[in-house]
Order: sequence, then C-alpha cells, then structure tokens
Amino acid sequence: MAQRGQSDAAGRSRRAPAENAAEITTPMPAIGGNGLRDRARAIPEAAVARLAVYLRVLSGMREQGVGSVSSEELSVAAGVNSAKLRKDLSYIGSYGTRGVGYEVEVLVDQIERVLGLTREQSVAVVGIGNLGHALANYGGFPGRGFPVTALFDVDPDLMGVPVGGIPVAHIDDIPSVCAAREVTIGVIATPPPAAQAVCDRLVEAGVECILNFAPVVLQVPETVEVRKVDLAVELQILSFHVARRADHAPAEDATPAQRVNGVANPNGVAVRR
Amino acid sequence: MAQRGQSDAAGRSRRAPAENAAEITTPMPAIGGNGLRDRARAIPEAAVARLAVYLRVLSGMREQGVGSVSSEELSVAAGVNSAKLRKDLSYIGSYGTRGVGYEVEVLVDQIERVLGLTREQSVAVVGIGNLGHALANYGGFPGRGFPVTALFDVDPDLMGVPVGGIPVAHIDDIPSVCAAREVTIGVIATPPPAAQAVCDRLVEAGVECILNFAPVVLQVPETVEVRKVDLAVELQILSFHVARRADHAPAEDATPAQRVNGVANPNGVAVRR
DNA sequence: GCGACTTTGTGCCCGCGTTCACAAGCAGCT
DNA sequence: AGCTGCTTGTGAACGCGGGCACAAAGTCGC
Repeated sequence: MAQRGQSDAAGRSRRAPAENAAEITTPMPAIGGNGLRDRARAIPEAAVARLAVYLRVLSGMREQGVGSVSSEELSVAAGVNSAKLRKDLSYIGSYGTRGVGYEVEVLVDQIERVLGLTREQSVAVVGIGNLGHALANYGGFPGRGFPVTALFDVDPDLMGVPVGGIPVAHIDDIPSVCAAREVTIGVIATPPPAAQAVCDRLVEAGVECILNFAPVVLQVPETVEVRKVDLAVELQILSFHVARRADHAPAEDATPAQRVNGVANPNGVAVRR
Repeated sequence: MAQRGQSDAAGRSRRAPAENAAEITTPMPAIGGNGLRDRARAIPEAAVARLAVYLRVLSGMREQGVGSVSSEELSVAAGVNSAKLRKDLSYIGSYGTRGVGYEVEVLVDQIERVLGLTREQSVAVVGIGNLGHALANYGGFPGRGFPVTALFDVDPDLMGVPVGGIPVAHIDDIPSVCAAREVTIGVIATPPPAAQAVCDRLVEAGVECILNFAPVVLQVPETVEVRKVDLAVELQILSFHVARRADHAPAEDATPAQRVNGVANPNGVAVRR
C-alpha cells in the first residue's frame, strides 16, 4: 500500500522532518490543548491505514455479535502481528482490559472517532466513466459510509443523469456545488490530461483532500493532501516481482502450490522471501 | 503536463549490458549468476514504485522529443527529491553521464527491463462489475500495456459477452483458461464475499501475483504476492487528515488557497506541513 | 483475600529507507 | 593539456516503523 502505496506502499508515509521529530515517546507537554490533537497528530500514516483495516474487521465482528476480542485474535483476522496491532491501538488510547482483551463496540467507536468518521465526510467524484460509476456506487461499505454527494463530468450526455442516485453536474460547477454541499474529499477519476485542471478547480472550491486515480503527478498547494491510486504502477510492481522470480528461480515450483497460508501483507507490500 | 501516449508500439530491443551488472560497491559474490538477479532482488519496494512513475514521465518526455534529462529536471517532474531519484536509478545501474544527465531512451529501456515489461504480462480480471469494466478497458496506457487476456464472472448474463474485446468466462474456468493463456497477474474486483474463493482458484491456476480490490484480507501461500488497493481505506485515511486539521486549526485558512505549488508526493502520501 | 494466569501497553533495539553532502568523472572551453 | 563547471553516484548519518520481550494490571479460582 497497497499501498504505496497503495499504501505502501505501501511503502508509505513521509512528513516534514522538522516537527514530528518529537512524537511518540516524548511526553510532549501538550502545550495548549486537549492532548487529543497532539496524539492524533502523532499517529504514523502506516498505522492509520491499518486502523482502517481493523475497523472493518471489527465491524464485521460486531455484526456477528462478538462482544470482545483479544489482540491475538484481531491481529490474525487483520493479517498483522499482534504486537504491531497493540501498538497501533495504543496510539488512540488505552481501551483494553489486561487479561481480557478489547470490547469490540468500544474499539469501533474509538477508531471511528480518530479517523474522523463521526462527522460524515462529503465526497465528490469527478469523471464519470467506468471507474467513476464504480466509485459513485461504492457508497455503502462496512461501518459508516462516505456519502458521495456530488458527481461531475464534461460529457453533455451525462448532465443531470442520476448515477447512484446523484445527478451529474458539469465540472465548471465544481466550485459552487462543492461549496454548497460542503465537500471535504474530492476523487479524481478523469483521463490524465484533465486531471490537473480538475484538481485546480477542486482546490479552488476549498477541497483539501484529494484521492487521485489519474496517472499524473498533481501540483497542489502545500495545504492540500493528495493520495494517489495508480493502477499502472501497481501492475508494474507486480510485473517486477514476476520478472524477479522468473530470473531468480528459472526452474523450481513446478509443484502445485500447496496451501501454506501465509498472510497477506496489510500494506500491500510484497512478501519477500 | 500533458502526456497520454497511446500506441507507441515501437519494438525496442533490450539487452542487459552484462558488464556493469555486478560491480559497483556490493562485494556480494554473485554466486552462480549474472548478478542482475541479485541486484533486482535488492531494489527496495518503494523504489520500484517510484521507478514506475519515472518510467511514465520519461515516456512522455520521449514522445515530446526530449533527448536527455538531468536528475533535477526529472525529479521535479516526478515529484520527488533529486537525491532520491538518483539513488533509485543507481539501483538499476549507472546509465548517466556526469556533468550532463541521462539519455531518455536509455533510461526508458532500462527501467522497462528491470520492471519486467519486456516480456508482456498477461492479466486476468475477475469480477466484471463497474470496476471490472474499468480495468478491462485499461489496456493501453503510457508505455507498453498490460494486455488483459481473460475476464471472469459468475453472472450468467455476462457469459461470452465481450468486454473490451474479450469474452467473459465463468470463474469455474479460471484454472484452465489462465493456464492456457499463461496469465501471470490476476486482478480481483469481485464483491468481498467472493474474493477468497476467487483468489484460491487463481492460485490453483498458478497465478503468483494478485492485485486485490476487494476489502478483504486474503489468505495465500507464501509463494504468492498480493497487493491490495482499498478504496475505503484510502478515503478513511483522507478523512483522518480532514479531522486532524479540523481539530488542530479550527479557524485558520480562511484565505483562498493561493497556489504555492508544492509537489504531490509520489508515494501517495500527503504533504504535511 | 491471595495467588496464578492471561493479556495489555510499551521501552528498547534493529534494520530499512530517506536525506545530506561530497568525491568522482565527464564535457567544453581556453 | 589543463582548468572550470556541472551532474552523477554513493558513503554515511539519521529517523521512522516494526518486532521482541517484559513489566504492569486486571481477572478468575480457590
């Protein structure tokens, strides 16, 4: 992560070296605040990504009537090691009871709080092609959803046509519509050439968080955060691994892949062997 | 920044300059081989992701007739710092001339070689919903494409229907079809409940690299590499940032976001200030 | 009420990836 | 040739995130 993304690609996370210098372990006197701000600020990006995964797993558990869960159980369900899971949870506070585990309900609430899911985010999708359609219909997923409240495109045939219940507007209306509906997250699913222009309009509309599916490096003001999902890059990374193992072990696993059941890496980063 | 290369099917030849392969710094005995294997193995995942980005930028430059480029130019175009770019390029060999820069053509070829793009990868997409459609039509993107050669779903109405030129087959046929078409990369775009079963079938068919769009933690053998793209997680990470800055600076940027033009982070990670 | 057991929370270490800064090397001019 | 200026390639330091292992803390049973 992904990545790195995804995220992470995987590989992920970077920040200005100056200020985070003193996070985590440092007591940090919580200068003028409730401390939650400073805490929220200190959570590493990678941990945030995993928290989102934990949230999904926990939501599933809650629906199945599971009342409490240990870090061990949760960690295998989420595909991470239990120490990392506990550390991640410790970033948001101490909500477990030693010797017992965590209460599912509590954990769900707290993670939602930290991820800012208590106030519903309003999402705008720009570019209503196949991908845009998919995103517009993505509305309800486990836990609270991100309501898609605005759709934009340039195709005249699409204007006013409802997709997933929301009529499509012209991208020229981005500023007014986004302001009116208090859009906080913009999703760019346009062809590459249009991406920067669309991005500029979103920024102009006051959107400060953007998820970009177009394979373009967006230029944005420092105040705006961009996350990128790049299909081509993902495929190329996989291609790299295909090539690497082809080079590296020209003739081995002719054996029909027995189920060893390793665990998929949460960051979308490949297991290196 | 306009690029958008569709067809650039110039058959280029590749050939690894065997000499420079194993030298440089690492002693690394290069046990039984050309050393390229060891090198390829040593490239960090994060660097691979960036190389893919460089490749796209370079392809665009080549189409515009740019002959050579310095690390500085390329780094700003790709949105990374120049030192990192040079280090990334150094992983694949020394193809620059000091005092001058890099030859675009050479760099493109070498990156393609390392990413394994010289042998075309065959991709299968499972789950032909909106997202599946989008992926099936994704075939041609800058540089060489990944040919999608197989599509699968369970919907009887879709059987045999061509999408993006390829008829949809039933997921029960995954093993046979994938084997026949030598699929090396599988893409899962199914609803969550079906993902694990589909994954198992792909693995059974010998696919060792999987790109998973379903919000599920897949269980796979150790030999299989999984990358995950999780829309919900991406949105939640952005939501986290919205919440964080809302908490942290309740009343500041009333100013209409002036164009400072920071540069989007290549890892998809937000620029934090 | 006390001891034993279980599980959390975290201090510490380690390795990877990023960044800095500089030496090495090439081109072009005098 | 030799000097100058520029850019690459990389050694070395740094900082973050991951993992281990243990102390703290609470529960359960007797």
